[in-house]
Amino acid sequence: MDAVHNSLLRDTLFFEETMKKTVAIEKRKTFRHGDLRNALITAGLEMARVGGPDAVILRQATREAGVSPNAAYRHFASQSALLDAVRSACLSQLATAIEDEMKKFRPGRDPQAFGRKSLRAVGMGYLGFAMREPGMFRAAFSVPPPIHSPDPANTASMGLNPFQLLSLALDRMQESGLLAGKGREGAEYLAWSTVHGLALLVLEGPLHAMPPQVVLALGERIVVMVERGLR
Amino acid sequence: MDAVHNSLLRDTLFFEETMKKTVAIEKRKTFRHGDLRNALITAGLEMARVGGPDAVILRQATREAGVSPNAAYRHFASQSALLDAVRSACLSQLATAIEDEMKKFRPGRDPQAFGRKSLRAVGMGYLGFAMREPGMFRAAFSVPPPIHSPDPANTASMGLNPFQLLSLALDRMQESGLLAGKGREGAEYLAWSTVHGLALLVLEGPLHAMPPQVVLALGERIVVMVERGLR
DNA sequence: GCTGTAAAGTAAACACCGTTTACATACGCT
DNA sequence: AGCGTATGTAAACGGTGTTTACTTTACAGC
Repeated sequence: MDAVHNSLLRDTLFFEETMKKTVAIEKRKTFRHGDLRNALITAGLEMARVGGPDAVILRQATREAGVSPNAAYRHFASQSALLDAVRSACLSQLATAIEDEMKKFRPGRDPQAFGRKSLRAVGMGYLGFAMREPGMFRAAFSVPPPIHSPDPANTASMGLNPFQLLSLALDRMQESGLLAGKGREGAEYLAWSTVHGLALLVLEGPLHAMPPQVVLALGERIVVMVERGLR
Repeated sequence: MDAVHNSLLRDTLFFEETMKKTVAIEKRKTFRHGDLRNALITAGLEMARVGGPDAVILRQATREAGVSPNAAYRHFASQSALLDAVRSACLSQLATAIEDEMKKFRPGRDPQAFGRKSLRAVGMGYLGFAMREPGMFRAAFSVPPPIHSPDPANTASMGLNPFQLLSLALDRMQESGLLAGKGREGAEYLAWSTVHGLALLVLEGPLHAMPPQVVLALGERIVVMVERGLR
């Protein structure tokens, strides 16, 4: 668990470093900004990281880009369109976090252990990201995005979004015989609900005072519960 | 399941009826409103019911109460204080919905069946309310309220809030021998996470297009998963 | 190389929102 | 009756998203 935490911490620091480049508002010389759309997304992403979805303010983004407020409307139809782009970026980072956890294990000679480890990796990667980047996590699920869409912006290096990564883990469990056929159908939703619920109860729910280590310990138990309860 | 749906539907209709009385903005004759605080809460509750927590607008509440905007500040320190009161009312309604489900069963001669039915009642009552009153449900959990507090405003006739009702169901499972001692600790959080996660994935997450009947069917499976997975 | 067009910026305004300050009213208590 | 205080109003401030009209620039084609 500590390893999980550390790897995620590394990502966080790296991300903060890359952010600093754009936080500095240098007065531009050219009339055209050159890359305003990306600048707005970057600013919005940082705002989401710090304060969640409600904190991504369109005018603030234009301010940080050194541009007049309405300039944003040349690149986004509305504030919610900007938020869409930001959310997509957040989902992509979540997918990367899950992948990082999954990459720690290879098939090996025990398929059932591999299946269990895969499921655990998805669940704990999900929860770990939620604990490390609460703002981005909340932004990622602030508003309904389509689910089964293979939107490449939402995917990490494997080309899979978080839902598809979960499906992959469940497939491994099924192939190894841990999961019967009828129990496999829709198992994504059951498993996903558990970790998502725990994350939100902690991040913006009544469990907000719970220390992250306790949350992660509960996460371990919840993954086991899912593994046993799915049948 | 149909019975569940119908009973909740009845509540909904009753609630809408009581609302209409206050929706009509009659020009008052007296300088004093007489019951402005409650009028603001009622207006806010209706806004939350229709549009969720973000839709409870302070100025709109004063408008519906036929009063100037700043009059609200004689009764609430801020918009968020008004939202607090509204959220408390939403939690209370949720507790009532859960109780209604629990009251359908009596101890009987099979304690294990009673324990299972109690857990199912809590889970399905929770989910049913979320499906029937999405706005109020989202408002209820929009911002961290304290959890273990026996705030009487959040409780229904039994005097228990949703979390405590869940604890009661789990106690019954433990007493009947369905749940071992070590598995009982913190089981609230594991069980709660599952239904809460499913509700939020559907209400404001990627599963928003899922039909309510499918959600409730998943709910049945998720309760079984919890019952089997807790140990 | 000039020029016309369309893309990408600005300026100013509008309608909202929450909130504050100063002032007005009327209720209830002595 | 009078007075204090609770409860209302009026007007204003800064913030937000958004629209309309105008200006500047980059670039493509003759």
